[in-house]
Amino acid sequence: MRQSREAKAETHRTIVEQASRLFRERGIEGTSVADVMQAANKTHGGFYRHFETKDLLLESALDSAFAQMQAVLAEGLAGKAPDKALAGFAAYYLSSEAVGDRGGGCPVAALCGDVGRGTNAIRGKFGAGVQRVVETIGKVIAGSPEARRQRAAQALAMAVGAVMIARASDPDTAALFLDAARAGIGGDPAEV
Amino acid sequence: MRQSREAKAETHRTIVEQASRLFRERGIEGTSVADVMQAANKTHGGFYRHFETKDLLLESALDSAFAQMQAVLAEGLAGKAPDKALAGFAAYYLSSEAVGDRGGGCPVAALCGDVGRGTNAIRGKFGAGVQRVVETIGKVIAGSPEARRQRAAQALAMAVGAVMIARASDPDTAALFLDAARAGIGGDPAEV
DNA sequence: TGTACATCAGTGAACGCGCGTTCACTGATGTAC
DNA sequence: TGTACATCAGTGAACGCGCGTTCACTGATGTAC
Repeated sequence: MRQSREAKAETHRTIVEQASRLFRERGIEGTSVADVMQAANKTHGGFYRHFETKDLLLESALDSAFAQMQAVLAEGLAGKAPDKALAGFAAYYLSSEAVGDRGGGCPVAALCGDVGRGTNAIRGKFGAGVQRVVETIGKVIAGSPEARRQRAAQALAMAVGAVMIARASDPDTAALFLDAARAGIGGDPAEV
Repeated sequence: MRQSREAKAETHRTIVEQASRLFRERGIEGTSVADVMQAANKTHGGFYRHFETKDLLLESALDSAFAQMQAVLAEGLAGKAPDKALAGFAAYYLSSEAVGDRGGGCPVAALCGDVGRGTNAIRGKFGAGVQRVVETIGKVIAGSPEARRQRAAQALAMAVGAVMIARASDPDTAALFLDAARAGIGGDPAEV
C-alpha cells in the first residue's frame, strides 16, 4: 500500500543508515540488498522505489558514513591544543572500541579495500570524503596549511593502516600495530 | 586422464600462484574457483583434487604471496645503510608501479580488507606473514630490538594505509597520501 | 469540504546468472606380480 | 622386464543456493474538481 511522503523519506533515511552500517560491518559484496531492506524492516522488492541500483545506494551510504565520521571527529578534536590534537585523535581512533566497532566506525578503514575495486564514481566520492577528514584533522594542528595537510594525511594513513592490519591479524600482531601507531602519531617527536 | 606426480605438483604450484595473483588483483570474493583454474589452464572440476575448499586455497595463496613479498623486500633492503633503509622501503613501496600492480604487489595492502572479515585461521596466517615482514624491515634499521620492531610497524602501517587510500581514491587524493607517506616514512626526522 | 480517480510505496514471487561444490566418467600413470 | 589391474588427475555437466533486479499486484495517499 502507498505510503505518505514523510513515511517514504523516513524509509529512505533508514535504508541509507542501515546500508552505511552493514557495508562497513560485512563489506560491500558481503551485504545484499535484501539484508539492507530487512534491517530497515521492509521487503527487498521495495528497494527500487528508492535507488536504481545497489551501486547508487553505496554512494549515498558512503556520504552518510563520512558525514557521521566528520561529526564525531570534529567533536572529539574541538578545543584541543595543537600539540595534543594528534595524540587525542590516535587515542580515540586506535582504541579497542573503535577497532572493534566496524559498523559504526571509520569508513576509510572499513571500506578502503572494497572501494579500491569500485567504479570511478565511487572512488571519487571516497576520495572527497577522505579529503574532508584530512581537512578536519589538519584544522587543529600547527604549521603552514601544506604542512598541516601533510601531517594530517600521515596520521590518517598510519592510523588506517594499523587498524586494518589489526582487524586482519591475530591479537598479538594487532596489539603491536595499534601500540606502534599510537606512539607514531601521538608521541612527542623524540620517541617517534 | 591421470597425470604424473610431477605434472600434478606443477599444476598445484600454478593454481597457488594464479590464486595468489588473482586474489590480490580482484579480491577474494571477486575471484572464483573457476577463474583460478582457467588461469591455470584447467577446468574447474579438477580443483578439488588439490584443495578441499576455496578457503584452504586462500591459506596457501597467502603463504605464497607473503613469501614472494619477503623475497622482494629482503633483496631491496639488502646492504642498505640503517638511516637510508626506511626511505628506500618507502620509495619502492609507494612507487606508482607498486601501487598500480595489485596482483603482483604487497599482500597486506591488497588483502587487508578482505582478510579482516575472514576466519581465525586466515587471520592467523595473515598476522604471521605481517610479523615476518616487520622483522625483515626491522633488521635493516637502527635501535634496540623493540624500537626497531616499533619503527618497522609504524612504517608498514603508514605505507599500507597510504597505498590503500590511494587505490580507493581519485588521483589527487592518491598523490597527497603517497607523497605524505614518503615524507613521513623516509624523510629525516626534522621534516616528519 | 467532499468525492472520484490517479499515483505509487511496499509486497512477495519470479527472472537469469554465477557461485562453490559434487559426480560419473576417461584414460594415462603407478604398482604388484 | 612385461603384463594386468588399480588408482586417480582432470573433464564437463549438474546440484542447490543466494544474488541483483523485475514485475503484477494491493491499497493508502495525493490531487483535481
